[in-house]
Amino acid sequence: MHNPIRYLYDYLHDRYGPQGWWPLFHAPGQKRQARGDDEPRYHHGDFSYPRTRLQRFEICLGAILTQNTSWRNVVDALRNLRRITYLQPKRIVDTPRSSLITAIVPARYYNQKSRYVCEFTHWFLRQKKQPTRDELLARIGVGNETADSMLLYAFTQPEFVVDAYTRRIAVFLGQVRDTARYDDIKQCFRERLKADVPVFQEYHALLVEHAKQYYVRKPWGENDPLREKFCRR
DNA sequence: TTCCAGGCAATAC
DNA sequence: GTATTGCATGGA
Repeated sequence: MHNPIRYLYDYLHDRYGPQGWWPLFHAPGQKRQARGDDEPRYHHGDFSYPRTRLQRFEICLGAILTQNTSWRNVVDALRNLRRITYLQPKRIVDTPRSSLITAIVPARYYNQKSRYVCEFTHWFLRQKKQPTRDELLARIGVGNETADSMLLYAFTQPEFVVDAYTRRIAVFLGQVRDTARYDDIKQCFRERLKADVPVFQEYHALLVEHAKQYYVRKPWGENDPLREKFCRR
């Protein structure tokens, strides 16, 4: 196998198809459902999103809320926030903290995350240009993965996102040592791929999908069909 | 009942 | 510098 990282991408894309991350409530051209119980929408194969500042902001919110939390729960929290703020930054900063907390309860760590959301939103309102990675990392509640998710999906910068699933897969398939750090794993993928925003966006989403199939329960990767294709350890 | 989710900051060593 | 701990919901 000439380039295992490229091979892995092609395999996942063939198997699962375009993932269309990041899902958005604020998707133009789609009517809001009257009942208000709709889901954020994926945009499979359409890499023209996000198109507006409001959509970028919504992605950033989701990136904070989904830290160590299932997306299913995050959707509930985003829906609550939409009900009281329309997911608009100006409304969020004018909303009492107690109301934000109540809305964020389904997304776990609601005391911490309400603070993160609040402080991030104040910063977002002041920030007029494209943020740098260091500027994002300087926000309370924004670490490596969250910063890269924001850059890749909200600000369409070619930053590869490494999450716990990426680590499990990369380690199991022998691409990095189990002692590898965030930047080591990121570098492993980046140096074997051309810097390409759509590919990076799809790759991360595909790894999450694949991990949900084979890397949730221990022993991680046991039944992964890719096991035979990769020389491990 | 137990395990797990699209981490981060604070603290301990 | 690395390792551990607190955070704290809802679904499988």
